[in-house]
Amino acid sequence: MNGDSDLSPEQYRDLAEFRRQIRQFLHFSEAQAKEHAIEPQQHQLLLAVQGLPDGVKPTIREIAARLFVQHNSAVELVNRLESRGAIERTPGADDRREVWIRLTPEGRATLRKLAMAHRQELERSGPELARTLNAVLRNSRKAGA
Amino acid sequence: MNGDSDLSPEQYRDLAEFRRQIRQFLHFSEAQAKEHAIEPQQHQLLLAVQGLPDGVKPTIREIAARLFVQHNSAVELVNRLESRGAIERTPGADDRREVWIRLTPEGRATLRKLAMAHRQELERSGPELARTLNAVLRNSRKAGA
DNA sequence: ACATTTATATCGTGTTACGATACATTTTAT
DNA sequence: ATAAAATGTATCGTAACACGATATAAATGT
Repeated sequence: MNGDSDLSPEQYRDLAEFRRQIRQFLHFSEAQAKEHAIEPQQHQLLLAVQGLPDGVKPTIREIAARLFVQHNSAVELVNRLESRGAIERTPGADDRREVWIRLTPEGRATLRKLAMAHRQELERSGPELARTLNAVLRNSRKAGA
Repeated sequence: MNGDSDLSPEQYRDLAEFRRQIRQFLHFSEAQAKEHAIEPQQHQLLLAVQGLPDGVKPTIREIAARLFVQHNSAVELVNRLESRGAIERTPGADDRREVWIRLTPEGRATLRKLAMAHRQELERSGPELARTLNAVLRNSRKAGA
């Protein structure tokens, strides 16, 4: 755990392999999204809204925080999703500055197909990803070597 | 495992949480890269080269495959990294069409700092990511509900 | 009532990945 | 040995995307 020590070649390989597997998953995800005629980020937004924990309001700002993007980027995504018919905007009931996002039946159908494909892909690639992550963490602890 | 069945709300939440954690990690990674005055994708390329398995040639094409980008995108990344002084191009010894990529001492120093920061972040967030991934896989198997 | 804060929206800009294309080197077919 | 095909890298123009700056609207505090 010495801040000056370098990592071993094995540690670089583990990190690189971890990132490669993440990229592979994201690459799969982007390809799937495009096959279903939707942009990857738009898919992310649909999933983020549908998978919101109970009691969390589906506002633009909330979604932006969960996507780790600026709020104006989330607005743009919502614009494109709305014109596609995948979501609907509703003014907030309590606070009329807010805009609540809801998936339309079409949006839900698209997301359902994508979610099932992703679940299947994770069944395939998930265990290996978990192993690689464990390798990174394992080597982490015996660092300074 | 019925292909027509929808996912349960819990499964959507697990998937959404998994993606959120991946985005969080990538967000951290991008912020770190920029703090070290390098673009995120350039960092990825450095790690991919340094973490190459033994016996794999560090050519443009190989790197492009590992980054899941087109070869011309890799060429552009290499251009920018070269002008930054982080890598060097060397014509292939056997096949002079190839270009081999090597990290300069500056490139290695930058990567070293980033790799250590990432290792530390994964120590913090990795276990939770592993748990969430397991939740997705667990729920995967008892699907059709 | 008025200033401040909060939430969403719009506009202009820079970066990046991509497709199409070009060029050089190696391999294959004749 | 030479032409044709294949392979590896490079360049150029284009489109998508996120961001900063700015604007508008509603709520809150004094």
